[in-house]
Amino acid sequence: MRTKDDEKQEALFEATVKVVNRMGFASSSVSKIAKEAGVSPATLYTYHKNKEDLLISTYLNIKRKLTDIAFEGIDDSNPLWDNFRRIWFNLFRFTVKHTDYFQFSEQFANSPIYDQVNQKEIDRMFRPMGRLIQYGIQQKIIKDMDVDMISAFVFYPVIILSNPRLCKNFSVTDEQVEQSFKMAWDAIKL
Amino acid sequence: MRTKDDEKQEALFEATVKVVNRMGFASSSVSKIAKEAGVSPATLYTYHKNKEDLLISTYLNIKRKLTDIAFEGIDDSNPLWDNFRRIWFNLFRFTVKHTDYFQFSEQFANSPIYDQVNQKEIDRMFRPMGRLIQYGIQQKIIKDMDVDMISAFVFYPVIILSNPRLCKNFSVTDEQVEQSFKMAWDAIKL
Amino acid sequence: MRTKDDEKQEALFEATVKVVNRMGFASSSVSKIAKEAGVSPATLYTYHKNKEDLLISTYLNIKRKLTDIAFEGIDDSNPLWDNFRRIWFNLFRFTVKHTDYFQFSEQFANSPIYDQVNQKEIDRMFRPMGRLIQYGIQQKIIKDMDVDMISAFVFYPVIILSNPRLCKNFSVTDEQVEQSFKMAWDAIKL
Amino acid sequence: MRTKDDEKQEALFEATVKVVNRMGFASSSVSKIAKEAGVSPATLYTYHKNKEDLLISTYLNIKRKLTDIAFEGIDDSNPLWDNFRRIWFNLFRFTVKHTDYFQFSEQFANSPIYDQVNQKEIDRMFRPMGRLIQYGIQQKIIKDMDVDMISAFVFYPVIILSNPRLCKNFSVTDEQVEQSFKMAWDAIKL
DNA sequence: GATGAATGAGTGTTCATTCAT
DNA sequence: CATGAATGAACACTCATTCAT
Repeated sequence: MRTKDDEKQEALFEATVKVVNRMGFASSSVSKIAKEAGVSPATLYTYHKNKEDLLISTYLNIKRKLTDIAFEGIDDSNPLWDNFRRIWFNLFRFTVKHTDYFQFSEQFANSPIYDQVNQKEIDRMFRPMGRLIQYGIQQKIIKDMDVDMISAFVFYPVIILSNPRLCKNFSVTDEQVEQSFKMAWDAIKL
Repeated sequence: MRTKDDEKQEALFEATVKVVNRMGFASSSVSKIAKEAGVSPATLYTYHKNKEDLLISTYLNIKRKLTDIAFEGIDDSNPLWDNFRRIWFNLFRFTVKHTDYFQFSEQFANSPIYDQVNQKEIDRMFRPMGRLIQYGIQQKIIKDMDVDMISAFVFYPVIILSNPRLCKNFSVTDEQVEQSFKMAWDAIKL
Repeated sequence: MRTKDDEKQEALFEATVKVVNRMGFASSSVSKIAKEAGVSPATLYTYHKNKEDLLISTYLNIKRKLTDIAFEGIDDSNPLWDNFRRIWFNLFRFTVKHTDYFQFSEQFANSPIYDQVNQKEIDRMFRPMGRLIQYGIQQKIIKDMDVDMISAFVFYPVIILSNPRLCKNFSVTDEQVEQSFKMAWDAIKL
Repeated sequence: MRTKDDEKQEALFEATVKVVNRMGFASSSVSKIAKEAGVSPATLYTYHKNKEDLLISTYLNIKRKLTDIAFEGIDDSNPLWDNFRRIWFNLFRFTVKHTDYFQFSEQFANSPIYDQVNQKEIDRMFRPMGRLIQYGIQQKIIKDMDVDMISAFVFYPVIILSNPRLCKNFSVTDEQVEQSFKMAWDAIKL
């Protein structure tokens, strides 16, 4: 008996991202993705129940990679601002490096399939962020607001800025990035 | 492809938004849209060259409605903050009222078809905003940054917050909206 | 606008019967049926909602043709035996002439799709037979039994005998047919 | 294709019957049957050359079980009627007890694969019945007719009556069964 | 101008079967 | 001997678009 191949699994994830970005959500077909991954369409179905499952898994895979990196180097004994800044730059670096992941994610998150994603799993991944925010609010360092607003004003802009399709003028110079961070911090600081 | 009947034209736009939001970009078909609009698929083709054209037109239609409303009541003799605040609230009210338009727009803008949109036309629609920003920068009221960054930190958050799929917790109370505006202003003010 | 074509509809029925008999229920595909009927598989779907609908319609079509012929020449003023004999011979002639219809029907009726056939419609078609039976029972000419038993002992044998796959030896000579009728009658007469 | 494990072999037969009855011939797949039998699809192929072979074997298996039981208790020294009645009731009891076997058999026998069944083997199984008939004809107890007619008027009705899909009204009470037997006997007796 | 019928090309998915382990 | 992974070929069905009316 042959055994399932982790490389194939990963190839499928990468192929999904690539094809969705190249052709768009609407024109991405299972067979195109399979071809891109170098497997037969039928094989794809031994790794994923159906197309939806493939898309959702790919999305979660990205989120996991993102959160794995986002909270690297965070130390609760550091000042809030330091931790916050570190997370923000971690994210920024990741989104810039993997613009393809986020073009995929945006297309995915705006489609109705997104409703089927297990939100609890997402929430769990971002828990460290939640704790940080709450601590900042308690300490009266940042404004008292809910997590959605933080996302909207701090992290979504990162995604937008690093999307070359949407922000054709924005260039990732140190200066621009520092200014962006300042804007994010100004938005939430008390 | 002659536009004979404006009512049918508008019905097609509305149907497109409705179907895309209900089924997602991937599952939206010309015949479903035609049926939703109450016309034959063949008729649709007398109004639009093809499916792409229909989607792009629908997107531009939304952007036009948006910008028509955004700059209502703006008077260059008012203080910058007043004008800025008015635009922001105009937009907020519009996005909340027409969440369907923006779910469509987001799906559209993240797909490769978006590249075929005539950016100059979009830029022209948002020109008044550009002028306002430039004036604010000149007067040292707001930070010196390009338009992309304004969009990212001021207007995108509006779209995100008013998207019920993404922000399940955000509630549109006066207080929350005021706070959101404050965050937007804090982000850009010098 | 083109109009739906009754000839195509009929061609689809005939093709369905032919293909199912040639390949068997299990190997009959929509595309084979469409090709046999000389239309595109896509066209088939303007005439039938799906494969199931095509099969059920074909079955009902056969039953309708059968019952249209079965009760030809029946006159309530004739003796029961005469009417009964006429119906039996009508059926026999029809089944022998259209063995393909009944090979299809048997495959169909033994598959689970059969459960979805509207039994009331079938019952309605065979109502004249029901009345005849009831009259015969009342007049103490035939045994008192339910319709299922009549079917099983009188009409099913007709189908079996005229199925060349099952009855390789039975030859349709006048003598054999007369003897078969006698057996059917002996089975039910009091 | 070696028969190692008789239990697995029998499990495959039962699984085949079960799956074919549940899903119909058209939707029965090798892997579903394998799963139902609790083995891998690959294993199935060590017991049967291919799908066809599995189906044919299953059919023959049923026929063998049927004929093993049908002629139980037959004694050539008993009167013909006694033997005939005993066989008929043996069959009736078996078909009622194993309706699933006969739903399978009917689907099978009406499909073109049936043509590949070795008829000689079937004939051999039913030889005792043939001898009985011939004796009855010689003795002028039953009508002079070929075996197909006997099958059609005596044994097929049994299958039909005990098929709950086809005979929804027929109830297996002693009285109904006796009457059915009488009909069968009346059909063939001189 | 408006329509529903028509279709080649494509969709997502399952199939019977083989193969490496 | 037994297995689940692998696959080319086929499946039922829908697509965007055209065409005859």
